Amino acid sequence: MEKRCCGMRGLLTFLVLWIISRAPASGADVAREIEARRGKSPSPGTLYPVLKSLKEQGLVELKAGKYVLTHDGHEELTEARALFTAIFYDRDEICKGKGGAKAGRAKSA
Amino acid sequence: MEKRCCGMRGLLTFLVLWIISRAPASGADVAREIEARRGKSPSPGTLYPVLKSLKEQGLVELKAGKYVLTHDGHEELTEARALFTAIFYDRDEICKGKGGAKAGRAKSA
DNA sequence: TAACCGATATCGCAAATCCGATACCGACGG
DNA sequence: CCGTCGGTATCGGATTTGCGATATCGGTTA
Repeated sequence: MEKRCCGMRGLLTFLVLWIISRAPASGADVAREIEARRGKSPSPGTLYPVLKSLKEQGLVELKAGKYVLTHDGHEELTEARALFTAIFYDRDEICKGKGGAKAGRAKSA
Repeated sequence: MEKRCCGMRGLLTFLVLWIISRAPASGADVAREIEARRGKSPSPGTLYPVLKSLKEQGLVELKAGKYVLTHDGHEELTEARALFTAIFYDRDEICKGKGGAKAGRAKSA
């Protein structure tokens, strides 16, 4: 039962939005991308509800069998990235990179 | 209401571990750090159970009223960082939007 | 001593997150 | 025509996550 202390749970939606923003992708494409990054593919029962939710929120759109970000989707992603950056402004240390980066102040909407 | 699509949920434990690794901190210290990063402080009912769980897993230890990482804690953090990095290997793009994706300013959503 | 205050800690509850199983559909081969 | 296969999608349930309210404890002040 390995109670993983930091399973990175709750980032799936963010990750999906991020992946789609990089290139139009079908559900299966997204699944493959996630598997490549995280090591294992999410269940259909996990991925598709996320996609559906995103679509219902008007954040993504289905075009020619591929999901693409809408205007609102880009905005949402921008805000999410701001929060992400605010929380991990010292991400350089987290990733063992060299220091020196400074984070801008993030405002909350 | 406002079903935040990417609330960064599930990162609290990781964040707590990360904060403690940077400097010994009391529960209140951790709460203040999180508030500074995320904008709002977690409830006591959220933070202390996390601290307790971490302690029970032998990841952190209470020393002179301050929590500090144990050996296992450092190891766990190292693994978590590895996963974090693997998932967001293109974090530079996430944080800076390199490639000219400097979409307009944030709007009041 | 009593009242107060911040920090610490626990309890039950609501919501989110994720997964396994299952079903549907179009394309393909036997 | 029928079985198979990959992609899409839904349902129900189990686990995790976070919060509000509450209780305790040590130190300070009146």
